[in-house]
Formats: sequence, C-alpha cells, structure tokens
Amino acid sequence: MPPSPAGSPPRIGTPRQRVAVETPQHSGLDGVLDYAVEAPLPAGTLLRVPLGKRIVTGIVWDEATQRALTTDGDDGPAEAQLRAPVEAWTELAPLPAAWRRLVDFTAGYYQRSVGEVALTVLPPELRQLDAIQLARRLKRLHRDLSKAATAPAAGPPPRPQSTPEQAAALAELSAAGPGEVSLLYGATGSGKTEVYLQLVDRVLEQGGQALVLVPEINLTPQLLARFRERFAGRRVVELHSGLTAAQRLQNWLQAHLGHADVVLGTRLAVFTPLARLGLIVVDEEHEPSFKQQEGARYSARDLAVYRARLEGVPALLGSATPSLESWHNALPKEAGGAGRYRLVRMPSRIGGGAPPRVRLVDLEREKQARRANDDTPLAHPLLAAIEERRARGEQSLVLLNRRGYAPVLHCGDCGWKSGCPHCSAWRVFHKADRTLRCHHCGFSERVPRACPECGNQDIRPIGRGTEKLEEQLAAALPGARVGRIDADVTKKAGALEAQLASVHAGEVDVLVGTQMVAKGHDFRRITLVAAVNPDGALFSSDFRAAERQFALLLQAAGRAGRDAEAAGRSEMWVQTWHPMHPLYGALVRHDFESFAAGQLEERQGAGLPPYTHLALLRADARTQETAQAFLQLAREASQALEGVEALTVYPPVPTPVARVANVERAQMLVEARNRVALQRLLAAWMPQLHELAASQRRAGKPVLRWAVDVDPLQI
DNA sequence: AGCACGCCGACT
DNA sequence: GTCGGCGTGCTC
Repeated sequence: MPPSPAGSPPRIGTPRQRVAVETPQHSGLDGVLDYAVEAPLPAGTLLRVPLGKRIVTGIVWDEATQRALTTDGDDGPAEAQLRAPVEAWTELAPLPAAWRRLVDFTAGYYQRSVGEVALTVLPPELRQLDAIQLARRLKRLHRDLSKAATAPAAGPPPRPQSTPEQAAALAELSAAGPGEVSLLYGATGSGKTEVYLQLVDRVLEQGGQALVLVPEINLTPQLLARFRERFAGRRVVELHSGLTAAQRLQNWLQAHLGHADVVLGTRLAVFTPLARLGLIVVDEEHEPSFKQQEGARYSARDLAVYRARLEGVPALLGSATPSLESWHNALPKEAGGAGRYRLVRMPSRIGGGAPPRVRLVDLEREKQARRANDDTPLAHPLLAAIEERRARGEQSLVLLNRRGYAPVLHCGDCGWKSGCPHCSAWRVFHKADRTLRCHHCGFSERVPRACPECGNQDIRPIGRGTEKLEEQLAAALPGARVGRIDADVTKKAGALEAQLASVHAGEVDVLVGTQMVAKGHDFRRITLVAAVNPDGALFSSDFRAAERQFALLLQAAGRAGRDAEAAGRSEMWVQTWHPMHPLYGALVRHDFESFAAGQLEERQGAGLPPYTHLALLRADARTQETAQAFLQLAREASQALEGVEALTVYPPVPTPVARVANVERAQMLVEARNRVALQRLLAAWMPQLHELAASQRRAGKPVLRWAVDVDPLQI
C-alpha cells in the first residue's frame, strides 16, 4: 500500500485505479486516467473502460505513475466523478512490469503520452475485442497449440561446424553480463546469422525466449525459415505489419503467454511482452528502418538496448557497417570511443573467399575518351566487363537509386518543367504507363504530347531513372536479357518473388535495380555489381548521407560473388566524378573502420551526433509563413525555459521538400550536449507547444500538425 | 483522435 | 420545416 498523499485521509482498499487509455497527443489528456474499481486489479491487466461516449481498451497502470504532465500536482477528479470499467480481462495474464517500464520510458523519451504508446504498440486487433471475443481467441489459440504439440517432431537439427572465428566470437559474446550490449561487427558473408542461431540456442536451452529484430518484412521469410529449420520442435513466430490482424494477434499472444520461444520481427516487435526474455538480437542494426517515422518516433534499436538493460539480458547488435552511433559506443575509450559496448569482430568471409575487388571509373577521363554523340549508358570498360560476364553465363547487377524513366521533363523553348502542382518537387516521367507521377503525393497524369505552356512538340526527359537505364542497356548489349527490380515493378503482390525467381533461374543476364535489391538477397550467379551514380551523397546537406551511402555500397558489393567458386573474379564497379574522395578510397580497401574514423572526426568537429543529441520540431500548415511563425514562437518560448543554456535552438527552416500535397512543412533543430538536458527541456516545452498551437489556431494561423522527433535520422 | 453539440444553407 | 456542413469543446 503506497503512502497516502499529505492532506488527504488514508484510504483502505482504494477504489481509485490508474488506467492507461489511448489519448493522442492533441487530445489534451496526456496522462494515465483514474477509474473506480471495487477491488484493485493487478497492474498490467487489460480492461474496457468508458471514455466520453465510447468504450475503449485500457491497461491497469502502476499506482505510482505520475499524473498528467500538464496538471502537475493536481490530485485528479473527485472520487464521485470516477467511472467504473465495464469489464476486466482477468483471464489474460497481465502485461509484465518490464513491458510497462519500457512503455513509460518510450513515452518519456519520445515525448508522447503513456496511453498512446501503451495502446498503439499492442496488436491493433486486441484493442477492438471485448471479453467474449477475447475468450474465443484464447480458446482457439489453445486448440491450435495442442494440435501442434501432437505433430511428429522433426529429426535432430543440423548444427554446422563453427569456423574458428565464429567460435571465438561466440566465446566473447557468451561472456557478456546481464544487460550488457555487444556489437558484432562482421563482414558480409562472415556468418553472423550462425552466431545468432547459436546464441539463441543457448538461451532456449536455459528455458528463455529470444527476440530477434530485422529491418524489413522482405527479410523475414528467409531468416524465419532458417530459424524454424534449426529449432524444429520449438515455436518460432514472426511479428510485423505484413501479417493479417488475426495472425498478428495470435503470434503476439503466443509470445506473451510464453508459448513462443523465438519472436522474429520488425521494429514493432521490440514491444512484444516476453516473460522469459533471455536475449535480444538486432540484425543490420544500422538500417534506418528501425526508426519509426510517425506517431511516437522511436528507434527500435535504441529501445532494444534500453530493454536489454532493463530486463538484465544481453543485447547483440549486428552489422557489417555499424551506425556511427553504435560504432562510437563500441570503440574502446583508448581508441576515442565511449567503450560502452563489447566490440566483437568477424572480418573474414566463410570459405576464405576474397571480397569483391572494387574498381572506380573516373567519369572525367571517360568523358574525354569518348567521341561526340557517344551516349553509351555506362563507361565503356564497365560495359565490356558486363558483356564478358554475360558471355560466361554470369550475371551483373546495376544499381541506380532513381526509379522511373527520367526525373523531370523539360521544354527547351519556354523552359517549362514537369513540376507537381501540389508539391515542391518534379513529377517523374514513367514511360511504361506514359505518366507524369509525383513521388511525394502520388498525383499522376498522362504525359502531355506537347509543352502545356507553349505548345512546343519537342519536350525532353532530363536525367535518367531505372526504366531508361534498362532500355539503354538492352540496346547497348544486343542479345542480353535485361531485367529490372524497383518499387514500380514490385507494387503487385508476388511480383518481387517472381522476378527474384527468374534471376535465380538464370533467365536474366543484367539486373537493373534500386537500393531495394542491394539488401539481403542471396544471388549466387552475380559476379559484378555496378553503382551508376552514387556521387550525390558526397555533397548532401544531410550529414548522414555519406554514412548511408558507404553502407549501401559495401552491402551492394556483398551481392557479388556469394558463390565461393566465383568470389575470386567478382567485382564492384563505381562510376564517379570524384575518384579521389575518401569515401571511395575506404570502399576500395573495404575499410569501414577508417571511413568511420574520418566521419567521427568530422562529426566531432561539427558538433553532430554521436557527440551531440538532436531533436527536431516539425510543423505543417497551409502556408510556410504560418508553419515557421509557430516554430519561431516556440523558439522564443524555449529561451525562458530552465537549462536552455545547455542547448542551441536553431531558427526554423523549410523541410527539404517544403510542400507536399499542398501542405507546407517547416522544421527547427534543437541541439544539446547531453541527453538529460535535452529531455528536461523537451518535457517542459511540450505543454507550452500545445498552448502555442491552440493560440495560433485562435489567431487564424492554424498549425495543421506539429510533432517532436527525438534523435531524428533525416534533418 | 472520436464524438458530441451547435448554429447556418439547400433539399424531401 | 429538417439533413448536414464542419467549428468548438470534452473525455478520468
């Protein structure tokens, strides 16, 4: 029984119970609400409560939970005003304390209400059920489980021999203490997955559960198959937004109720309640998709680390090109790092095959060597290398990170360009369906025959996308079978699988694709990978562009020569105007560490993460002026907050694409030396921002949406 | 966010 | 005369 607050009479069998309900940021209710109960329910119990005219799902929260941020010190409504839950789901085990603490932390760190986080990280289906429907689901779950249990167990799982390097890594990783975080820095093809499997195996043998996070749904099927094969007889479930609502609920229930031994999922799976959690693995930890981009903008990788510490279990982050944040955390202090993580290296490819040789093509020299009117799509030596592969029956992968035929159409007479009427962006020419399409708002029109401004018949595509590259390569390589994989090709269900199958079957000689093909896929017959135009990232205003590009190129190189027999002659070609750039120098040497050292030095000099901590305040409005006015007022308000001297609030600026679907977007950067100062300021700032948004609305300058993004990826 | 209430325009 | 437009306000 917690001590009663001073001034109020002590109560016995308190009828007041804290309940987290879904209260969005703009609802004005940012706390955990009070309900009247006859007898206290255990924290974590799910229930249905009245809220206004609705009945919503809620979760019994801990007695000590702080009241609403905006009503600090308020004791809440009088006893008589409290309403009673309509039902409590006592047949379902309460959500564990560790899960509630993870939700509390997420809400606090990313500046959202506890109720919003708690309810939105549950399977959506669960929120819509009532007690009768839930009972039905649980009954079906138990029926399915007992049916599965009678199925014949598979034979003894095959356990491949570890390489000495894997064995050494495993020994080091096994030494990690409770809550300790390790970074497994392993080259592509070094066998990181096998290390995960063996660590998971040990956890399962001790009766624990393992949580494995992967960046994308596309990558779950093959990993799931591998886990299921290895842990035959154990229950391995997937959890991601590609499942049907019913499947997702069933899998979540299996995890929560302890029937699932391994949960394999995307970022949302970091919130799976697991009473016997023994290990968290984050594969490809550097991937930006671990950051949620709407609602509570959490980083699943960072929350995995927090959760591991909270629950006293080891966390393992794996990557061939770690994020600079993780790399800095893993580097020992004497090497200039923070020494917070255990750093474990696996530099060698299994089978000892050499990594693909990286060759830079100097486009300046290529240009000088060319005759006028030579419009060969790739540098001549590169084209010859592709042709050579084709003659040997090998495949090539050509990467261009721009879909469509051409990024913009242009009229040479009047200067018209194919801008989007709703966005500050060009509409892309898609030749396949003869459309001009905006990649930001989706607005699409048939491509005009003549210039809409002056009637000139001769309007031309400028630049080149994957469609055009595919066309040009087919023309430049007579007889070659050229295929393409990008978001346009794979829009249709099953199209990606079909296209991949035809590549595996050897029905394609040259595959053109965007970055989506550079990740994870295991192409056995590709011995050449080419990056057509990766220079953009070298001079981007986004300070993380180089880091992302390096990871992508190294990952792409890893697609070549997966087959050990062909590894010796596999190559990665990079076309560039800047062959002397250090990024490419490091790439040629496959030297992530020196690249990272260079980047970290720059970041330190410029006061950027991981040496500082950032937050972004974003605002959407009808006009850029309104959006920026809100941010400017917010900026002024911040200057009166306690501790503001520990950070810098920069002036508002338009976002890189300032207008999308006729909404203007602006943002403002907050930079802090340390996390605590940033957190304190944001927490004090939030109620003011609510008030500011309301007063701007009353003044006829409405902000349509605003949000804080803590640790933003794109700035 | 939902879901009310509330006060002004074109329809059965 | 009402159906319904979305502005304003509330939800323990």
